[in-house]
Amino acid sequence: MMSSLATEKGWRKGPWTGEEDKLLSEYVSLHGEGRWSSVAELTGLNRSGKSCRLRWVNYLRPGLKKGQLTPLEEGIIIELHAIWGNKWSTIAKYLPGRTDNEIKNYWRTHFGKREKSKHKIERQKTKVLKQLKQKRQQELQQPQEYDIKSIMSHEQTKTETKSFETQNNEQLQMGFMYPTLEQQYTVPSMHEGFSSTWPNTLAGDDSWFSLWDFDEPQGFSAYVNHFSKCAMPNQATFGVGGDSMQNHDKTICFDDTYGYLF
DNA sequence: AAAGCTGACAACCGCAAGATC
DNA sequence: GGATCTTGCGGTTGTCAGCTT
Repeated sequence: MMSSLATEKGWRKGPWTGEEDKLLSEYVSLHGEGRWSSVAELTGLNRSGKSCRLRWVNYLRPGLKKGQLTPLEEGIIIELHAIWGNKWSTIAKYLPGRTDNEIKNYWRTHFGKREKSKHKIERQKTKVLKQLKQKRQQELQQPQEYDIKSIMSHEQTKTETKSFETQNNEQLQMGFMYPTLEQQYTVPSMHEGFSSTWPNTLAGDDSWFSLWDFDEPQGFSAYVNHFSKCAMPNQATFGVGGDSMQNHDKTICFDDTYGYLF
């Protein structure tokens, strides 16, 4: 097994060097992700496959965001943790560029310490969510941040959204329905578990953001894009499911009462 | 200035599930 | 069908920089 092998081989441990990173990156660019156990053999790296995988996933993989989590991301983590608990990898799927390890570390640092009282933790969560709400209010007071094209696009889609809301009011009360018939997946936990606080502030640097994943039993994907240019801070265009993104643009509204209305 | 504390982050470990032989 | 291997996940620990006393 791996552990006994590791002992036999005497794998190197501890911080990775630049040279090791380079070797690993070269391996992945040549062979792709996976087959981690053969990395040592093919590159000369004295690291276990497990260690290589971890280094790649958490540090070297392209597209990873570095630096502090944004208030938006913090809000998402709080909301998703309320639903899934310590399912870090699941939560990470909804935070593009962030790893489960990063999220786990964040949670542990801010909320996970046993010595922290429940009251303190709740206060901290409230603080994060409050910051999000304040940000939204600031954005509402600065409509000039949003370009006219987007406002027009918003007006165009407003009617569509409204009619959908009326037609599907019953379903919306139960959960979140996908706009097309064949894809009307209900996400029961979303309505109940998500406060609508965090998406209201999605006007940051993110050009897109995946909300829910269709492949997941818990929900579906709504690839929300153009956040920085959406007509109102609480609304954005979105496409659905992978490559069909461009073909299914709709407007998603983040509503204080119902959550997300399509 | 030095010691202690804390937060952030990287990395390791054990375990479990799935894949392969 | 069972043994072995590989991969992924969550928990935990180690390290270091910045802050406080």
